[in-house]
Amino acid sequence: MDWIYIAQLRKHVGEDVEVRGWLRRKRSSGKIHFLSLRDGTGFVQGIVEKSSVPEELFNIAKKLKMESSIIVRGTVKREERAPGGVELLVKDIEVISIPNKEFPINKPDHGIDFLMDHRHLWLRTQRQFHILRVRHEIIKSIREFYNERGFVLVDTPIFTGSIGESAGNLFELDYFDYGKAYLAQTGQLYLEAACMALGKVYNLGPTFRAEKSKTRRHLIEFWMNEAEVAYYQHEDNIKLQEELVSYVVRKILENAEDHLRALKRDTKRLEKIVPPFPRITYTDAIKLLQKKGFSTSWGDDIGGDEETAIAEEFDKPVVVEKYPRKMKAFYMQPDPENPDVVLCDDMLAPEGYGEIIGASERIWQKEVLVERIKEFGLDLDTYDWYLDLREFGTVPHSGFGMGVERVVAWICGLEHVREAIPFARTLYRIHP
RNA sequence: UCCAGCGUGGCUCAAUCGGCAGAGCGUCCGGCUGUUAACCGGAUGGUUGGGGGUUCGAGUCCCUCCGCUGGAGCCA
Repeated sequence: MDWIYIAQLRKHVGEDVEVRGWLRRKRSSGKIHFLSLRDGTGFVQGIVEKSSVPEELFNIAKKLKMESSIIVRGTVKREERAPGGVELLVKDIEVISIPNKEFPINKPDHGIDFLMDHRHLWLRTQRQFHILRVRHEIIKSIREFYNERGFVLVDTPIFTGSIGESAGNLFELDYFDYGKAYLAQTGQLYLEAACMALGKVYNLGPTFRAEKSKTRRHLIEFWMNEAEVAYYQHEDNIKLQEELVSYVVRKILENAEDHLRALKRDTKRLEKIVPPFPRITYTDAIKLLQKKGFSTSWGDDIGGDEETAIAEEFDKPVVVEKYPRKMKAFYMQPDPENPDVVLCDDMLAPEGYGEIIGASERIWQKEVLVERIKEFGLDLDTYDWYLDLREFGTVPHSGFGMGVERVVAWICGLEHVREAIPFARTLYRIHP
């Protein structure tokens, strides 16, 4: 008898198969047991009828508890009433293990503190299964997007020196007797180096921010995809971002629509995500906010509520570009038409999911960069290799970073990014 | 770090003005041949987050500590 994964059962109607998995729930009548089974690929119901199986098998089924690990053998039967279209008429159950304790997650309305404490078991529930499958598809499609376009994967280091956007938010650790090392909060500077060697490059990996942020959009450890392209300027950069985001959404609709439906995501809203995306300058965004009753003025940050207010004007992600120079990082290229703003953009996801991309054209002239480093009060010496990139064969280049969990949260319609990653590191929570 | 809220059986919550600590779910036992958060009957289950105080009497009021949640700042 062949071992078949539940996701493939529809191709085996009428056959006797073996399913290796777990019992996620059991409902019983006096003479029939309904075994809700999962095996990591999907869910199926096993039927054990007293009148058609040996008494011993019926009694084994009776003793099974939630999250018993079992190998079930039986006949695949088409069944219109079943959610997946098929059921398993059980002929044999091989018990691997029956827990002694009751499974703690046994109803739909546990509190978030309890669930996070039991994340290692929470992962087994249907909702988390669907979310993590979508996350997998999203990451897969991000890689596909770049690979199809001739980008080269460049893995940037996680241990770094102190350079980056802002040294205050870095996790610090001892690097033997060498001094301090820091966990990367971006791989951008390394990608800038790599794009001068390989043209079009990207990375995808974990980043760390030592910010005491406690909101639905923040994790301490989160995954970021960054891209950097030599000779790309502001417009090329925005176009690449639009293509990436719409590609990912399209691929998820193609490959993971079942999961989105199971998560009760309104996929109609995702079907609208095709380029071009609406654009607004920072300056116009401030005017829009003022018209909507915010007291924000030019030079102020655009906070969470303001982001949501801007995003709700559009049914696609909106590109907010050309922020004031003083608000943004030192390496961003000033706009030749208005040196008070820089050639950067943030992409805000619809439905209040906030910033999913931060991007800019980078300063490529050495003198300008040196000037900006000084202006920001940064230590020129720590930027020695970064300045080298402007010494040897410097060219205009641009790039961006996309927060994977925020994209997952948006596409899945989650209320909080902590469900968008297998084991979330949030403020003060590192176990399990 | 700051602001706000919450902490009561395994879980989610209730408890009137300060006056006998309760319900639903889970679990266990019994019943039921089509259940999808099954249903019906019964049983089990408590140092009300810790410490201190006020009071004849505190889950409830006060102080303090701890934990959690959301938000601000900052960011993807």
